[in-house]
Amino acid sequence: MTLADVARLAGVGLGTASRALNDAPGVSDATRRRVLEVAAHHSYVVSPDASRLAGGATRRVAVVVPHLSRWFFGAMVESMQGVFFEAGLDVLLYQVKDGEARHTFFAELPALRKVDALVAVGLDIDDLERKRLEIMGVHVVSAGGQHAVYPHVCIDDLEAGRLAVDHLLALGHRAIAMIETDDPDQAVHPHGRSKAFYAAMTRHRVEVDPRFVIKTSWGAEQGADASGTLLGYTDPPTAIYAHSDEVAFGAIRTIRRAGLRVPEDISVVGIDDHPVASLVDLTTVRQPVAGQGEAAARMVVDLLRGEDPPRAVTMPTTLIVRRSTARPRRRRDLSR
Amino acid sequence: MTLADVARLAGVGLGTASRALNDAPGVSDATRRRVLEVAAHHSYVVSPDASRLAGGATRRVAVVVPHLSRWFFGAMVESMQGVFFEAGLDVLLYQVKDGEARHTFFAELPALRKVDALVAVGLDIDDLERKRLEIMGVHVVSAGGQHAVYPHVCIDDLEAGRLAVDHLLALGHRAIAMIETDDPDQAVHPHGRSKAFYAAMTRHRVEVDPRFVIKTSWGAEQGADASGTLLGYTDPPTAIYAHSDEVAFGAIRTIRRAGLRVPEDISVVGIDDHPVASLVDLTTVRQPVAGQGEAAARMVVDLLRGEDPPRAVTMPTTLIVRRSTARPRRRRDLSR
DNA sequence: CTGTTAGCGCCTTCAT
DNA sequence: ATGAAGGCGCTAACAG
Repeated sequence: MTLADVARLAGVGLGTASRALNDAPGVSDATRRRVLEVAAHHSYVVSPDASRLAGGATRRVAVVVPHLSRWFFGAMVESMQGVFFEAGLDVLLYQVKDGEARHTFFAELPALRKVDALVAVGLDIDDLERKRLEIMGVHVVSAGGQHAVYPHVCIDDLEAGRLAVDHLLALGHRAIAMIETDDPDQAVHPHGRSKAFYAAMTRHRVEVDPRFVIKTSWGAEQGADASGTLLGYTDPPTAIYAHSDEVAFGAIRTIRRAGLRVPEDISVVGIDDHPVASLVDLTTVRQPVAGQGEAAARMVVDLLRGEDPPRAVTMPTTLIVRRSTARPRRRRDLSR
Repeated sequence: MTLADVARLAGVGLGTASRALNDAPGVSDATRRRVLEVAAHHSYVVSPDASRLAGGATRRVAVVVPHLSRWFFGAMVESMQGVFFEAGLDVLLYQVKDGEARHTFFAELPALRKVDALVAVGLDIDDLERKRLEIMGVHVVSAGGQHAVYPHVCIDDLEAGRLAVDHLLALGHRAIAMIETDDPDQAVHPHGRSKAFYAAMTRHRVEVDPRFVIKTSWGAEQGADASGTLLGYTDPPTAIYAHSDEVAFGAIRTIRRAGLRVPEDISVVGIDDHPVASLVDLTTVRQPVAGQGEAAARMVVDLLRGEDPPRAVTMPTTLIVRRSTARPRRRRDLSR
């Protein structure tokens, strides 16, 4: 079944049929209806390939993610998919899970000539990669990461971190540890979350104990290990600030396994508001994940329509206080 | 940059260039090398659209999922993506999150003419939908669900359930509750996990208390609510068998909030081995998620190559004993 | 408002 | 082993 068939069956010419199917102007309502009816009746859909070849757009957008099994990315992609689907855009999924995949992706540009736009989810793009991307000649939007050069939607990591650390400080904690996540050559580095820590501590005139800052790669197990180190000190921190909820989950497990209680002995705060956070009563800073995905997808849709959307959208974050944080019991500052 | 350009630059004809790029026979090694070199040098890739139009395959496969923000589905898609990418196949992602989306999908078949194959992840496909799918005329494979008509890869739910319930029974539990998940009109219904419960109980000659079987939709909150009901009884169960880890997480929270302990007061077992399971020390039945995804993707690749892969693959499940299960303290059977 | 005509970039016979 | 020619299904100009 081709356009020609539909045109014949509807008793119109090729051009008219094409226009009718494409919502293009210049077709009477009656004619359009008839064409659409025939098409629907035969489950006909325009061949995107031929359409594209003849000068149209691909009606496809590439979504590039470092992970999919992590909640953040899955939720992001899920929300984008919805917007794209409504707009009649297909999504071509690409995963760049590690440095090698990343290299391959930018070297070979598998999405070349296959899409009208590309959205990078939680990915830092360096100058070299940007250069490569340019030869694709398509719109690029970043979601969950900031890029001076590309339109993007993200949260303010500085603000998110501030909310978390200020909360701890307000509760009276002074011996606060930070578990930084720093995925080498991978996803976006939320440096802001680290900066926020130092800034907040400084603002409250609390000195940062360098032993209390542990850098690790992302993951619950990593969080567990890191807090193991923290608990090993003769004077462990009274609170832990983790860059992400998953890391915080790991920290909580370690604390509990050590026979200590959260928050009585140690408070823990994360960032994200992962669905499991409410289940383990984790205090955290919520970021609107679906919201970011939708906003990014809308940006793409607008761009494709020729409108020009805001170049940057920053979504708000909120402190969600649950039961993993409380006033410190052992006021460490009293013993000084 | 088109094939013609590459051909010219390489000093060969169109046909030769095409054959060289497609690994087709009938080109001398030297010539092929030269063409490939020129192509690489100019970041040229064959236009899939034109290629397809000229009679080739789309080199695209549709992946249809009900969710992406749930770990199971994200992990599944992630693993499939890897296999497809290696095989040079692009993934077109479709989400059918609810009944309406599902209806739309099968009514409009947005993937029509866009892919060479379709893999349904965790989706039941009824006869009507199958009929619709037929008009796509492509290979269909099911992952994480059983389908008499389609090649599929899945686990044995009966076995998984048996492992979980037998574990509880072996520990001495008799007052065992089951939280069934039954997502209406949505993903695959793991009826086997329910059947396994009744079968195991019967095998051990334990009568099932109908109040102890609660049907709910999937989700941690639902699991929390369900166990709330369970705890409300004057004689609550000593163990809970949940159809999935997320549900079990909810159950654990409710139990803890009620001031009871896991496993001392109530044991909890789930199914899946969600990454968080190890963090909350949940005993569960592990299913190889990535393994299923890879197997399903390989099936598709084989099918596309004209080989015919096994029509059904069942992956093994394993009981992972952690600290959410223990012998019952209050031996309820003693009080009888 | 509608029918007609050129390609779009490529693969696939056919010759050579 | 290679070059030339036709056509895949469609859209974007054109005419009418």
